[in-house]
Amino acid sequence: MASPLYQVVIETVVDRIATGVWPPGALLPSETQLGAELGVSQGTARKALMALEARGLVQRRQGRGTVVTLRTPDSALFHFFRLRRLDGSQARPELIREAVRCRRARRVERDALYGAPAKVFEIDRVRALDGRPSVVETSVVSAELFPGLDAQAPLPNTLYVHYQQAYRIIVVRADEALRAVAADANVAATLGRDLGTPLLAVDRRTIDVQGRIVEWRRSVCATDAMTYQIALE
Amino acid sequence: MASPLYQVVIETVVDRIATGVWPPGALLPSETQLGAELGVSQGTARKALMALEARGLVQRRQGRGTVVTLRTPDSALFHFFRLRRLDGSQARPELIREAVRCRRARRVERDALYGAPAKVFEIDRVRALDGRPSVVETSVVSAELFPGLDAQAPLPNTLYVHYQQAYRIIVVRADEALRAVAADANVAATLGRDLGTPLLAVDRRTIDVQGRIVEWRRSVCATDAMTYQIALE
DNA sequence: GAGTGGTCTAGACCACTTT
DNA sequence: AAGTGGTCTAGACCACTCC
Repeated sequence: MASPLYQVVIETVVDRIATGVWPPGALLPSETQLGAELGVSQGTARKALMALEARGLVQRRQGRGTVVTLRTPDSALFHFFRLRRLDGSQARPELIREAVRCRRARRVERDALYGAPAKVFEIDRVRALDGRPSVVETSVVSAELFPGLDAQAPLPNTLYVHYQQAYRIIVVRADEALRAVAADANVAATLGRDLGTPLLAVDRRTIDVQGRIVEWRRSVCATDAMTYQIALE
Repeated sequence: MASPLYQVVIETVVDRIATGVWPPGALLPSETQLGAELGVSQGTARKALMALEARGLVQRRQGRGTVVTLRTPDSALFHFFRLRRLDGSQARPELIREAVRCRRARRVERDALYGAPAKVFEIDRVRALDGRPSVVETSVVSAELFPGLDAQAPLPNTLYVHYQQAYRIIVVRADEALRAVAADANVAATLGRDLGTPLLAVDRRTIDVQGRIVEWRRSVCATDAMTYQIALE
């Protein structure tokens, strides 16, 4: 046997989700129906669906059925935005400035982004926590993958919801590298901090359901009133 | 039904691992034997064991059996030490200084640590990457939970392996909060950086298989040659 | 009431490891 | 050769959701 049947089922379902046959929010066929269609037993279809639920791609509820995960502002925040206030409550810094422009891709961007795009959109945003500017965020995406993105301003608070709704690009993962950096003159002015203030820099590569790097993002956060929280297990 | 049978099996196995009936490295009974002993089918025992494998508490191999996960320096590093060099390779900063002392617990430590200990051990360590001091690390553990820890210096590079071997405390999880801070005079001197250099501060609560907070740790890392890498998914 | 996923069982065969 | 986990099937009953 080349690969287990449930693997084949998983790949089939992922493919259908990725190509929009079953868009986010869609109700999948039942275990029995899916198994019958693909020529496997209900138990094997079940195993595949449970694996997909573990990966966060679908959600299952007894009596209701299996639904393709719909990225909402809340779920996107919960999964991909790990900043918390010092008391542990979810921080939801509001957008206070935004600029989108199209430009030629830099070398590193071409190398990192899917499709090695010649042109990219750069989205520059500033966020404030409780009225105080606290995050400077630069996102870079392929202009080929996101046609017309610059014409859609103002963009919603959470970009990943927009990627899904407007471009059928389903973000499932982000790889991040964190460092501490000193505020340069530009950032210090934007955030209203002193020059040289320690800031948390987060370099992110955003990966969609097909495994493509669809976004490169750099966030610089003031951590005087927030921390970046994660669980290792 | 109060709780599913496989849940009961999971709890039974976790309990036996936690109490040392099956210590790390031990070979568990086969699915069939375990099911027979606990009065469930082989399939139900299997489901429990697979869940435990997903949690990282056991490892299964075809033909070999199911083994309680043994924390090795490598696995501990991989799971709980996320620093990488800028090129992405695993950084393994070597220990260059260590001090262990016993003292009264501070208020926050009593509140956070399991058992609200009156006395704690504080382990202060300095690590160097490629010969250059880069991490200052302070671990605090209950003196009741880790009797005689101060007499065991020098401690091994990875504390979690020692917790497991000497105290049967099995670390399975760590909750972390990250911030950027400025180097104070003390740390700056220790790490050979300028005063005010941005450093990555990691506050960690270490949790064992029984869900107890067994360690409170604060690491301060120079991120000029390392980054802290994680995946969100 | 019909349909869904959630739990549980029993049995079959295969691939792998160890002796 | 014996024993293990890995895959797959078929069928049963329960709990939940929706009409």
